[in-house]
Amino acid sequence: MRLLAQELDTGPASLYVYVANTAELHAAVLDELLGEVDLEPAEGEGDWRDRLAGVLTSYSDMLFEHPALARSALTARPNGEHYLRLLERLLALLDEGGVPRTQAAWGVDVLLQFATATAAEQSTRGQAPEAAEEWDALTRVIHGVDVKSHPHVHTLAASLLAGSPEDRMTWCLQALINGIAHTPTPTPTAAPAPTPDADRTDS
Amino acid sequence: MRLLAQELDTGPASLYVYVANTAELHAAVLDELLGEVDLEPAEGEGDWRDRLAGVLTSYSDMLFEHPALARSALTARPNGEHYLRLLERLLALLDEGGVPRTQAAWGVDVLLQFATATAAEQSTRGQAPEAAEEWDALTRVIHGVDVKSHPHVHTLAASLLAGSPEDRMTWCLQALINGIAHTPTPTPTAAPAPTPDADRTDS
DNA sequence: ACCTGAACACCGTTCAAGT
DNA sequence: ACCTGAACACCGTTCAAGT
Repeated sequence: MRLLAQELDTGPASLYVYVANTAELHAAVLDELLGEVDLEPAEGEGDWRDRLAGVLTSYSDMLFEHPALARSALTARPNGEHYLRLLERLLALLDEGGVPRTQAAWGVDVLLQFATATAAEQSTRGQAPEAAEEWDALTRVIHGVDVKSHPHVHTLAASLLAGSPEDRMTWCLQALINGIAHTPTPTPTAAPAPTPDADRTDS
Repeated sequence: MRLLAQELDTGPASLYVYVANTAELHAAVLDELLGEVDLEPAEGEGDWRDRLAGVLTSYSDMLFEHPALARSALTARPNGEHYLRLLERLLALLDEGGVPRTQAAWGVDVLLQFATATAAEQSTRGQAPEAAEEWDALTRVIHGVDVKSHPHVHTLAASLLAGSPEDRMTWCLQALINGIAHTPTPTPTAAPAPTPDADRTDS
């Protein structure tokens, strides 16, 4: 607030004529930046999954460049014009993939939450200089874990720490999309355990 | 810091003898609270998926009661004793379900990230009094969206807003687990597109 | 009616000075 | 050597007073 006011050559109080608080300001700026998200990413010829992943990557790249905003995007859900455009595009891609409607509706939330959380996580780490040191500490702890008490952690030590952020991001998005596409939402009526994939429209 | 110092009847400066900064303090408190997570949730007779979901729900419930901590847990990854215990338990459950090792190793991160992000999101909303008002605004926007420009959002309006936080949480966890179990990690060697499910040990 | 200087009530962190 | 009072450099938000 104070920084923005300074940029605008005025006192911070003046901003409160236009926004109620910091959360509202963040939401407005976020929606503005949402306009920069690439809804038709380069690999236009790819699978609908790849294009979906591309849109979400573009979204998270945008947040990555604005760490403070990424953090507040997790709590302050926007509802502006550009947000709706993004939502529409994500739903259209899921529909193109034949993902059942109710699963797509709940799925977009997880997809956006994942992209947002990842951006918040990594961009904050990128900011702090002690990030590398912290990662070193985790590496040592994981590799030095006792075999008897933590057999799985010990065995998987290398895998747990493996992969570039990009590779992990790509895999996570695929896993997320697959999970959304293959997990039926509960039926509104209190019916007993529904047949898996009962309401899928496509496979 | 100041609040804690007050609780301890001293000045904030004294805390810096024991911790380097707020992030380190949060990490220490978080690991302590991780000790409260129920690793053998009630439904001990359920599917491995249900037990996995149970552990993660217990984790997110704990964070839900400590909103400030939930927010910092997203960035400050702990590496203490209780964190390792939790990691070990999650890996054991995934192994029990026959999830391939490399997928399990990357999967635990997403699972914990999802639970953390959800807790941070909802507990912050629970704190702020304007949360309900904000949700009302989103509801109006979604229901009032133009059919021509946003056909999918319009059609799915009800579904987008449907479901209790608990139902959504449960479904999301299932989707996540399914996705992790069915999405092969990239092979380290630069091989061409691997056969789907190539390295699954179970189905 | 619209805007804002100055103040209020907070933060985390540092460091010189004490014991 | 260990601890801490006081200060530094910030925040977001409010409101009485100005134009």
